[in-house]
Amino acid sequence: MLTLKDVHPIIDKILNYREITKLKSTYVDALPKMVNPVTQRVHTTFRQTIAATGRLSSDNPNLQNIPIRTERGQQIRKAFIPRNNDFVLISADYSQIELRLVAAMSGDESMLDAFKNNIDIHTATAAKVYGVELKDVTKEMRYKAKSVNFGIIYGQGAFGLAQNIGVTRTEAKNIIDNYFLQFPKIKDYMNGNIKFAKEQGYVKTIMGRRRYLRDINSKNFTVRGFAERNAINSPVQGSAADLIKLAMIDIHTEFKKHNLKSKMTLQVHDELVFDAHKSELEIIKPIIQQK
DNA sequence: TCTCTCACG
DNA sequence: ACGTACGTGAGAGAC
Repeated sequence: MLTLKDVHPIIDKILNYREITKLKSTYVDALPKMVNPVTQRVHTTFRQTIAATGRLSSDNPNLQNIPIRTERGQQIRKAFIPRNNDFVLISADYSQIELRLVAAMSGDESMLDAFKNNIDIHTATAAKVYGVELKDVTKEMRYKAKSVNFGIIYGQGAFGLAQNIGVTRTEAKNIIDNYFLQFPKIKDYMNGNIKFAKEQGYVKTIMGRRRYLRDINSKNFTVRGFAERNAINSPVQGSAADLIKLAMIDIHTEFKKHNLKSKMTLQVHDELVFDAHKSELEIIKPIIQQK
C-alpha cells in the first residue's frame, strides 16, 4: 500500500520525533517525579469503577501502558526492577484469552479444536479461511487472519479490515464472509449478543456483569453501530476481566496462606507481574500457573 | 477545558 | 450518501 512515508522523507522524521518526545515526556521525565520519597517506588492507583467492560484502569501514574513495542520503549521498561537482589520480577500472561473466550462462549467446534490441539490460532484461522492445509499457510495468510481475529472481537467490518491489511473492500468482505462461513457459531454468538442487547438493553459477561447500551436501538446508524460493536466486544473483554480478577483473588489467598514475601504488584489486563523472592520461586510458580 | 496524538492490552 | 475496530490515561498545545 502506498502511504505518505513513500512520498517524502520528512514523514519518517516526524514519526521518529513523535516517538522520542512521547517517551521522554510521558515516561522518562514524568515517572521519576512520582517516586514516593518514603518507599522509593512509584505506586499506581488501580480503579475498579472506570472501565465500562469491567477492566481495571490504572492512573497517577498509569502503569498499564509502560512502553514495550519499540526498541526505545523496551529500554524504558528496563527501569522497572525488583525491590532488591533477593527478588526477581515475574510476569505471567494469558495466551489469547479473548479468542479462547469467544471459542468457549460461542461453542464453535473449529475454534475450540484449534485451541484444544494447541495449534497457533492465527494459522488455524488462515487455514480455514483460505481453505488450505495448516502446513500450507503462508506468512501473508497468517498475517491477514490475525488481523481478522482481532477485528472480529471488535465488531470490525469490511471497510476497517481493508484499511488495516491493505486490501480492497471487496477482498476484505470476502475474507469476513468466509470467516463466518467457517466459524458459524461465532457469528451466531455475536448476533445473539446484539439481539439480547436490543431486547434487554444490556449485555453481560460470563460472571453476569452487565453493560447497559442505551443507544442499541437508536435510529442513527452511526450511534447504533457503536452500541452494536459494544454488544459484541464487551462480553469478551469483560469476561476476560472477570477471569483475571478471580485469578488475582485466588493467588492473593494462596500467597497469604503461605506467608510469602513475594508480592503481586501489577495487573495489565491479561498479565500479572510479581516481585518474587528467589527462595519462593518453586512455591509460587505452580500457584500462578494453575490459575 | 478541549482536542489531538500515542502509550498499553 | 454516510461512516466505518474495543477499552483505557497522559502530555502538548490551542483556546
